[in-house]
Amino acid sequence: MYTKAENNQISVNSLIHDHKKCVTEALSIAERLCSLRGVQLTTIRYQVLELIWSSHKAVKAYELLDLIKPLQNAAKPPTIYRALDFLLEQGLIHRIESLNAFIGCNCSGHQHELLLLICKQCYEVEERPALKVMSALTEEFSDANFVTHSQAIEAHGLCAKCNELKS
Amino acid sequence: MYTKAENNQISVNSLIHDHKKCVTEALSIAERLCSLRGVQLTTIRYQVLELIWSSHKAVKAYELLDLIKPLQNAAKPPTIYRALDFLLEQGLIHRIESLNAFIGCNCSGHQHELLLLICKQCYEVEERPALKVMSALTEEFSDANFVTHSQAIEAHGLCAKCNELKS
DNA sequence: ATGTAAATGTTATATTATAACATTGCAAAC
DNA sequence: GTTTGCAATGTTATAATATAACATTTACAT
Repeated sequence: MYTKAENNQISVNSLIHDHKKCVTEALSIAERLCSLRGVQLTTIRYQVLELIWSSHKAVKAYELLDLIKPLQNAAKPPTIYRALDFLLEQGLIHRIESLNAFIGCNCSGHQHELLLLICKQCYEVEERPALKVMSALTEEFSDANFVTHSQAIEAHGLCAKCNELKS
Repeated sequence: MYTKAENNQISVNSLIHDHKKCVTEALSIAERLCSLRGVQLTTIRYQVLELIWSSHKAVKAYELLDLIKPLQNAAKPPTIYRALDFLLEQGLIHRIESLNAFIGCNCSGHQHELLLLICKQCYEVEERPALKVMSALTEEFSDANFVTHSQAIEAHGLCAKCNELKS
């Protein structure tokens, strides 16, 4: 039986993938990447990243603040926002604009042009390369003389699981 | 010569289109649509819509509050947010999630699947049908078993004019 | 060991958004 | 034509999100 805390972390995705491995990989990639880049993945930054990866649901800054307080007594809003800024800069997380929330990014070191499928029911976010969408976007940008760099695109709806449960 | 106030309204787009006509049309479409739907485009709601249409730049809620105060002395945050909620529900405006701001929507009565090109320098927003992008998205959603309704997609970059000025 | 820049601590406050309840105004039913 | 009900607005208060500004500590290059 799960403890309450563990149970809270159970996500739709965690039922169909090895989430521990998922987190371990993400964290070790982050460490490697930061080391390569000569930037510091400090304890606080690591802990915030770990907390974000504890599920595939988008997490809010003040939720992270509550979660990190047991680990970092002095934590205050700037503690979290600074760590988030760093992680965003390094491409280790995404900011979900429409939720004011954050998720881990799988794409480190790869392309960052991703489609984010955001479930408006469970707040899980799925990253998809969506190559056709991205190439159509590139073409459209060019037609519009709009200049942009790789970026994530957000789409909102119901994920497969939530949609099944509904019916 | 432009007065200062008028000059502030001058946008990149306004240099190449008849903005007055643009606004008049948007407002009359809004009136027609609301009347057809049996919903009330009240004075406050109309004024907010008009203020939003005063440029093609995304406008923030508290900016609108300042702008409407001369017209509505009693205006307070809920005054604006309620009008915005109404206009969003009726599809008369878009909310730009990444800016916490709003722009008029041209698509009333037509499809609402649009690509929004958001200039991060001047905050102008261009709506484009971007049919190829939308059909690629539909396909991707279907592959992912993701269920979604028509929605706007946001992209960030530099508009043609800002990009020219830069170089 | 020491100077420097980056990171973190700390206080305060800005910005964005909504809850909750009171009042007004308008229109349908009587 | 009044009553009644509901939508809209007024009003107060506060919640939620985010950053500014300055002090202190830490890491580490010299």
